[in-house]
Amino acid sequence: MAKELAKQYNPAESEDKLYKFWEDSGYFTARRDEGKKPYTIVIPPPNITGQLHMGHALDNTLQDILIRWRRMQGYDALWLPGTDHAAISTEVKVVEALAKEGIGKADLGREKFLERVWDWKRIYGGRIVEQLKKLGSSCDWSRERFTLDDGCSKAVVEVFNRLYEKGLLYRGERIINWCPHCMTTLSDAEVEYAEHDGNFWHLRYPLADGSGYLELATTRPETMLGDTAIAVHPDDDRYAHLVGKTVILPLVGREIPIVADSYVERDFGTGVVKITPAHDPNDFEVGRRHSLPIINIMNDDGSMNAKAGEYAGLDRYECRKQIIAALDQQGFLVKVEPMKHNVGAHDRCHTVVEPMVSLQWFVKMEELAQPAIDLVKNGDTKFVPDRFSKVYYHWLENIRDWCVSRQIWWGHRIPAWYCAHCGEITVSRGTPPACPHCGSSNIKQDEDTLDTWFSSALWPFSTLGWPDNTPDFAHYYPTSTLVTGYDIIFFWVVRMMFSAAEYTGKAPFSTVFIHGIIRDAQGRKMSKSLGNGIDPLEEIAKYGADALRFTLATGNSPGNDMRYSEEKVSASRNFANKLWNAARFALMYLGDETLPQGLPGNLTLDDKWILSRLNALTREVTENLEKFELGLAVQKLYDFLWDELCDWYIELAKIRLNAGGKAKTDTLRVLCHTLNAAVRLLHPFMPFITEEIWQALPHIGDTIMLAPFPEYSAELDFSAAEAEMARLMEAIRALRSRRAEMNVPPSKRAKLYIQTEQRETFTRGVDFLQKLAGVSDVLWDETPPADAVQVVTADAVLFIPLGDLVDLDAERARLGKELEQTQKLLAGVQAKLGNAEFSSRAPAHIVQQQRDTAAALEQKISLLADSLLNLGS
RNA sequence: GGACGCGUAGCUCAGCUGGUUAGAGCGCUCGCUUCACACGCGAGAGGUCCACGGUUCGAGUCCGUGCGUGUCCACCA
Repeated sequence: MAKELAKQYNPAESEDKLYKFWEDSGYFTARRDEGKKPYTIVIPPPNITGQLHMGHALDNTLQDILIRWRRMQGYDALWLPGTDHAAISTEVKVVEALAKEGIGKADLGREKFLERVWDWKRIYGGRIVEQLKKLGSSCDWSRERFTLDDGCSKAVVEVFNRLYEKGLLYRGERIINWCPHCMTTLSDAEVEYAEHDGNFWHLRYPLADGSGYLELATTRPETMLGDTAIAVHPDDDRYAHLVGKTVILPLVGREIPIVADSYVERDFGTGVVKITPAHDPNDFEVGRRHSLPIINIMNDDGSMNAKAGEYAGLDRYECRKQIIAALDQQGFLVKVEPMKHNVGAHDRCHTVVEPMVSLQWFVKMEELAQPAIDLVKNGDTKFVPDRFSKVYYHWLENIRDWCVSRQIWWGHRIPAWYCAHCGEITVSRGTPPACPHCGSSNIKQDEDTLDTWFSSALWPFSTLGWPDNTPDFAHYYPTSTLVTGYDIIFFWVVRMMFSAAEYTGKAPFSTVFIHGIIRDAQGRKMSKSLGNGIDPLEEIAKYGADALRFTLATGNSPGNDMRYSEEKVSASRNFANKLWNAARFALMYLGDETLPQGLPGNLTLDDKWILSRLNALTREVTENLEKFELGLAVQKLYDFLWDELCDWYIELAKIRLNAGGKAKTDTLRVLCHTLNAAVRLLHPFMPFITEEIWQALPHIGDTIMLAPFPEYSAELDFSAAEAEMARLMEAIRALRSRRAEMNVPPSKRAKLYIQTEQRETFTRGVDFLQKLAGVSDVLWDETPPADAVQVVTADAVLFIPLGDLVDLDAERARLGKELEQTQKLLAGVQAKLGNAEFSSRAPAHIVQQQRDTAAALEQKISLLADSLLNLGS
């Protein structure tokens, strides 16, 4: 039965309907078919707080392209979806929501608060999943996971225990990044540095023996309250005599030592540094080397604590002001120098981070890093593009211990218990009934939770069932491709790599396919604060998911950023519409006719040509996909469908389609075959419209999703036909060009006189010339009228008598110019051929190619010269 | 301070391992109510491929230097 298709493709009508059809039919579900090769992708789990943005749209489009392609190729393709609990982000959101009700976190208490977060998750956590569906993502929703679900939690507890047992997890007092707003620790990766205008305050500290002052400079004067030493470089002659002496800390009156440490740069500032071990990572190290006391002067909210004396209770910045004023007043402030310096801020809330000494849990990284480095070095995992391996190595080679404890409630609670009686720590897989060290029942679980990335690090295997050896884990792990942006290599990729190496002994995925970020039309990062973000859902509503996906795939060169502009999406929508109309065209002629299977026995020139082109396209698209060159693949599909199929083949096919009979049926068979294959090639990129078209065309099967991806076939390589068509196309283009140049009305048809040595080809192309080049009759070997327009191609001279439209002088000028240009080209080629070095050193086929070019140019020149001669002068 | 990316038509960008007369989309110009599509058709204009040097028979493509631009890492208080 023929289907009626609307004149314009309407994505809104198709998309939800088709997605439901796919989902209800179970096409997304991986069957765990042991007879098939698995191809697995785990989704980078979006935050439950998230709304789909362009970054997600790109990331998931790329994954869907890969998974749909492999599924069609016959792989047992699994795309495992899920979401991330997003510890801090979610907690902050819920706290904010509660604040609007006038409720504080502490008012509720831990349990009640967590209930509220779960409620929140139930309402909003599924939002992003629904949005992913709008994109067409063919995820296996039956396997959907959540980083805080039972299975993932079990994996987290298991890993925590294993690390602890191996001595790779420890609790200790270290300097950490503290967010005074979120009131929790942060890992190094969560701190963003930005340059700020600040001041360099030069202070002087009096020597205790009253012999003078020592001048130093600082950007954070309030930290002086926690100073426990002054440091100079050991080889600095200016201060050598002072090492071992003491100074009196201004305002505080504490006597602190002057130490020598090579950390100090002699040339920077005055060469003297105040040492505040509790509030600066470098000072902390200096403090350790010199056994200095550590004085923490701040509360968790960034205000000053009791150690700050009279400044206690002040916010850190207010304290800074007052300290400066007091120092100035008492003569300790020497000068203020404006200075730009980098300030670290929390990447979520942008609050300036405070380095602080704190008792936290850390993962010891040194031992874990090397196996992860090796996995890439030995090729188990490769980055696409490769340059990102360098970034990866650099990070791992310089990695510091990972602070994993967080002072928030939403997350995996640390499975460690402290005994009030004996003080021992117990790390356990389940809640211990009593302290295993002393038997006391007075034990209490750690209040803290784990960094959200601790669970994400296990994602590729925890979601498949690890630590249990489930059938899914056995079959689908290790996964195949991880698709992600370069911005989270450190957060996530690195951590999955060392985790997988440690616990599964394997690389978690064989390829990390890295993409860039989507910027706005001006090249700026899309961000909430700039308000320049574009909502993918709005774009989908306007242009369709296929158009958006096509746009994102087209502009994408691996690892590079991409500018987004609505014009591009509109161009993609136009392409979808073009394809739609090509299908409509075929269906219009097909009517109720049932075509015989396969291709007709005798193929015409244009048939062979389009089939050969399709065959080449199939090979190239597959190769591009294998190399993750999705942008190239999609560009080729575009060119084939629009230029070759629509602009040429369909136009030519009209001749035979309108002739009716067997010619019509045969042509339809080729056209439908080509369209069918082309939409299958395009399906991974534009899933909806291709399904719609495939269903309407003659097809075998229930869904294009499971139809075979086309394969290259040597029998469909018709290079001779391609060469012949190229000649005819050149002639047609040249004729059209000439007519347009002379403003010949398209309705005016003209006779065509042909002089050529390729008579066979041009005989086969008579219909084409008539159809596409405004030719009425073709005359061979006849003398054209003297006033005919002449069109010269590499193979032929074509004459079109156009009567009074022809201006002989203009014709002579034009031909003369063309002759000149052709001679110039020939000169270039001949120079190359004349070079003995070239003919002896260049590969034979390149030399031959140049010879062929020269021959063709020579022929054209002689034809042009003859034409000019005929025109007289 | 270190690492990396980018610099190709007015704009946005392709151009894989060096080898046709350097391409596309948008924009621009001219023509077209051609029986799939005006979200269209046909024809055009428009480029010293950032600069200089090198390797090579041959460089947009490889190497070096410089300029411009962007990102990441480090963090001298």
